[in-house]
Amino acid sequence: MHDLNPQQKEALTYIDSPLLVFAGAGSGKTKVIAHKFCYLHKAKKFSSDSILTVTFTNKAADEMKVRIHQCLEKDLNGAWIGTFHSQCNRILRREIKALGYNNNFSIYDEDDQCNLVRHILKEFKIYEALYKGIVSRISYLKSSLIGPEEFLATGDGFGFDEKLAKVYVRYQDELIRSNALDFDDLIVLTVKLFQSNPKLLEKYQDKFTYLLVDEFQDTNYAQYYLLKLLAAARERICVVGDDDQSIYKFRGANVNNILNFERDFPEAKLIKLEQNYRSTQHILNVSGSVISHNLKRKQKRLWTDKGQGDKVHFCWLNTHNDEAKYIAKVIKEYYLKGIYNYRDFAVFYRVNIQARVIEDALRDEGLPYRIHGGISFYQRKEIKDLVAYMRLSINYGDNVSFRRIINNPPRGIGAAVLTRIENEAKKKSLALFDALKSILRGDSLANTVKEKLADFIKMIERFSSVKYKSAADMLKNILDKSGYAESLAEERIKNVEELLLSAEGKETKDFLDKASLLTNMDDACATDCISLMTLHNAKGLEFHVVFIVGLEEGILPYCKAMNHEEEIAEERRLFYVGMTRAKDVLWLTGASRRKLYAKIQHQEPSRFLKDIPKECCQWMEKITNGHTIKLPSVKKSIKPHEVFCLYTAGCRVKHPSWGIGVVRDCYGDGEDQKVMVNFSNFGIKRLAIRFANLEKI
DNA sequence: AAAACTCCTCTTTTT
DNA sequence: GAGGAGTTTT
Repeated sequence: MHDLNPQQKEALTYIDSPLLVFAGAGSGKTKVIAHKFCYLHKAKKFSSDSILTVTFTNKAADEMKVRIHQCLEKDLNGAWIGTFHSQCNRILRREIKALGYNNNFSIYDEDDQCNLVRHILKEFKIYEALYKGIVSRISYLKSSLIGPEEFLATGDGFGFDEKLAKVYVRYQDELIRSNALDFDDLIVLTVKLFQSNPKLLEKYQDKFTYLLVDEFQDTNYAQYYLLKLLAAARERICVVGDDDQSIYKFRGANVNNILNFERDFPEAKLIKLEQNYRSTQHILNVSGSVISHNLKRKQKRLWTDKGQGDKVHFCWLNTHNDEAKYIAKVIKEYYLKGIYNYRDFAVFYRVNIQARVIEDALRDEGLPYRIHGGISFYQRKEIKDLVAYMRLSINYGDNVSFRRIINNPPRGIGAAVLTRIENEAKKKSLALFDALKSILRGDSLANTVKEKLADFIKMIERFSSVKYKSAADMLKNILDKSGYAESLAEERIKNVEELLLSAEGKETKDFLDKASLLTNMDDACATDCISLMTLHNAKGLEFHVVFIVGLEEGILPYCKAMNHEEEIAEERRLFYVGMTRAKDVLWLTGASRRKLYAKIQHQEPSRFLKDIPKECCQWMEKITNGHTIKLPSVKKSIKPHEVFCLYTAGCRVKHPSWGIGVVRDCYGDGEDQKVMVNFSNFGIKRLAIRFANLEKI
C-alpha cells in the first residue's frame, strides 16, 4: 500500500459501489488491479476463488497471476483470473449441457470459422472470396448478441443482406451440428446460459462476490452484457480502462461501454489515475496534445515527476529506404553511447509490410532485432492439423476438423468420395464421421476405397479410445500412426517438437483448450534484441527509446481508415498508444516517397503532426552522406545498463525436484538475486538463485 | 498426387 | 512483388 499514490489507494480500497477507474497510459493500472485483488482477499476476507478477474490477453492474465501471487504468496489454483474467453470456457465446460451441447465441444478459431464459411459459400454458390467480410460481420452480429433468428427478424428492413442472413443461419447450424463453439459463442452462450437459467445465474452471482475487469475499453457489447448480468445482484464491480487506448473497434470493441458506464451504474464512483510513471513530460505533452483532438473522450491530464526529458525528435526523409537507414544509424549511435541495451529500443509501424525495409537496414548495420507478432504458433498449419486430429478424436461431430484431416496426409480419399460423404451426412443428418461409417455399411463403393476409409475410421477410434498419460502421449501416438510426420518439412518438424514439449504432462482436454484459446505463444525473448512490431502489438509494453515510422497520410492514418471521423479517431488513438510507450526518447519519422505493393507513392506528412506543440519537438536534419548523426545529449534521468542477470524472462530452466520451468521475472542483485519461475507441474515458485541449484537449458 | 499455371489480394488482429 | 489458393495438366 505504501508505494501507491492517493488515487491508486482509493481505487484499491473503494468497494461501496461500482467503480470506474480511468487509468491513463503508464499510470500503474495492472498494479492497482493486482493489489485490489490482494486487498479484497486479505483485508476484506473475500476468498480467492470468489473474485472474478478478467483480462483480454493471456499474457495480461499471466502477468496478473504473477503479480497477485507475489503479494499473496499462496496458491492461486482455484482462482478465477483469466481472459473473458477462458473464464467463459471454464463455466461452459461445466454447465453447457443445460443448453443442449455436449461439454466436449470443440473451440473454433478464426481460421476454422473461415474454412466453415467458405464451405458454406461454395455450397450456396455465393462468390467465395467474400468469406472474410462475412466472417467478420457474423462475428460482429454475435458480439452484439444478435443471433441468426434475431437477424432474420430484422429482415424486412431496407438494405437487409439476405445472403448474409442465409449464411449466418447455416453457419450457426453447422456449429451446433459439429458440437463446436467459435470464440464469440464462448461469450454469447454464457450469456444465453444465464438468461435461460436464472438459477444458474444466481449461483454464479453468489459465487463471484467481486468482479475486476481490465482493459474495459476493449469490451464488446456481449462481454459487457455478461458483466452486467453477473454484477446485477450486488453491483460489486470495478472496471479499469482508458478510452484513449481503445484500438480494437474493428474487432467489435465498443468504447461506449466505458463512456456509458456511469449511465448504466448510476451509483458508480469514478477515479482517474493521472500520474504517469513511464514517460517524461515532453512525451506526455506531445501525446496528450495529439489525443486531445479526439472529441468523444473523457478529459484527463497526465503528469509526471520524471522531468522534462528530451524533446520529441522528428525527421522527414526522402524515401522509405532512407527512413529505415536513418533509424538504424540512430539506434547504433545511442547504443554505442552505452546507455541502452538493444532491448530498450522499439520500432513501431502501422502495417506489417513496413517491417521489411527496417529489417534490412538493421541487418546492414549489424543490429540484432526481433519481430513481434506475425503468424502465431497455434495458427501454423502443422499445429492446426495435429490439433484437428485430437479434436476429432475427442469430438466425432467436429466436421471442420474432419474435413481438414480426412485426406491429410494424402490417403487416396479425393473430392469425389468426400462429396459422397457430405451427401450422406446431409441426407441422414449425421456428422461427417458417422456418415462415413454409414456409407461403409452399404456397398456403393469400390473395395479399395472402402479399405482406406475403414482404416481412417479405425485410426481415429483408436486415438480416442487409448488412455493417455498426457496430451504429449496422444500427440506422439497420432504422429506415429497417422503418417502425418513423414509429410513434414524440416522447419515444420521443429514446431511439432515444440508442440510436444508444451503438451508434456498436460491433460488432453486442458491442452486442447489451451491450444484453442492461447493463440500466440509469446516467447519472451531472452536475447538482447531491438523490437519491431505494429502499433497494435505495442499496447501494454514500454521501451526506453521508441521510433514510430511512416507518419504520412495514408499510412498513419491508414488509407483504408480515413473515411469516417470515427476511424480517424481510432487511428489517432493508435498513434497515441505508440507514443505513450516511450519512457525516455521518442522519435517520429516519415518519408516523401514510399514503395507500397510495387508502386511508388508520394506521401504527405500525417495530419496528426499538426497537433504537436512545436516547443516540445526537435526537428532533425536529414542524414548527410558519411556524417554521423549528432544526437541530442541524453539526460541523466536515464538509468545505466541493467544489472546483468543470467536468467531473463522467457528462458527455460531445470530444477532438481520441480523439473523444467520458464523464468517469469528476475529481480534483486548480487547474492540476493531471485527468480520467479513457472514450472509446468508445480506452478509459480520464487527462488533465490544462490540456493536453488538451477540449470539453464 | 505432384507440378504448373492462373488468379487474387494486399490493415490492424487481444481470443 | 509475393504469397496463397484454386484449377488444370501431367
